[in-house]
Amino acid sequence: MSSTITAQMPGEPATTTYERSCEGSPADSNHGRAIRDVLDRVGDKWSLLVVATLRKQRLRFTELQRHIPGISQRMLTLTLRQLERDGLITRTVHAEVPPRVEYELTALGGTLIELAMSLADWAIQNHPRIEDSRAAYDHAHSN
Amino acid sequence: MSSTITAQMPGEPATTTYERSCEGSPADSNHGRAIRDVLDRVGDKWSLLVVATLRKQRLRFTELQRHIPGISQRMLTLTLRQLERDGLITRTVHAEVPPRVEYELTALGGTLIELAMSLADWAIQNHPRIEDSRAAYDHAHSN
DNA sequence: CTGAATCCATACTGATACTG
DNA sequence: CAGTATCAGTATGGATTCAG
Repeated sequence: MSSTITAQMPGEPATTTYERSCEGSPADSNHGRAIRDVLDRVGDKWSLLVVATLRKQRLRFTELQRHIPGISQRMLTLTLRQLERDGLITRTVHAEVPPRVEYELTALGGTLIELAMSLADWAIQNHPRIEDSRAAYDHAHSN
Repeated sequence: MSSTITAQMPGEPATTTYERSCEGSPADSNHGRAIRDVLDRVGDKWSLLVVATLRKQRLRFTELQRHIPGISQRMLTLTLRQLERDGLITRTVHAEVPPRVEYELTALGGTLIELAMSLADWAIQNHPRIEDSRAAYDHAHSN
């Protein structure tokens, strides 16, 4: 059952939220939803970065913030909650004072970051080509 | 030079647009920028879907629109322009009347979609786990 | 047929201030 | 320390209309 994004993928058009299932054969269920869900998580501004940062080490809130320059407290919190909800990281609160909260990658999160790494490799290797292409395009359309 | 998203990735914080380079060692250049660029393209709502649709076939504008239910004329146009600019697809206009424009994947686009496919596979295989995790999380936090 | 231009609703993100 | 709450700017996507 090796993938097939092709054309049945649309999360949803009219309804702003992706709810209705794509009416393919009853068996193929809604792969589009699955893909969209993962993309929404991977594609946002900080999730992948947080997961990558947690790849090797278990870290607490403030440590994460230091490791990820530019992230706001708010966005770090929101991102962590999402990742936790999706089962990609775990959040453990130690009953101390002052409070200590540590975040750690789950096994699921671990498999995802491996994939993401290969995407990162692709990005790094091919970015020059993309940059060149953009320059050429912009030049041709500058008029 | 196998990747390392870790912590130096931030596109940019304060400046709304990702312009300033991350001042790492002069050699490692801005991998963060590369990764962010690719993610911005891959993560948006339609790009990956368009690329996937073009994977096997060369298609014209209207055909693409039919293959991708829910996409608006505007978003199809914008998405195609971006992909063309990045060198992931080519756009060829046939001097006929009525006009015929065909879009085709480039070699670069071809390598990207292969990666995207494995991500899609991951999404399909692990989505049940994510769904379960979400249900559990929502249940635990419903109060 | 293949778009470009305009307008509008919403979603995402960041800055800031406050709390157990 | 580790958040929450509120507010505001920007970006994104869709609907509609017009054009070569």
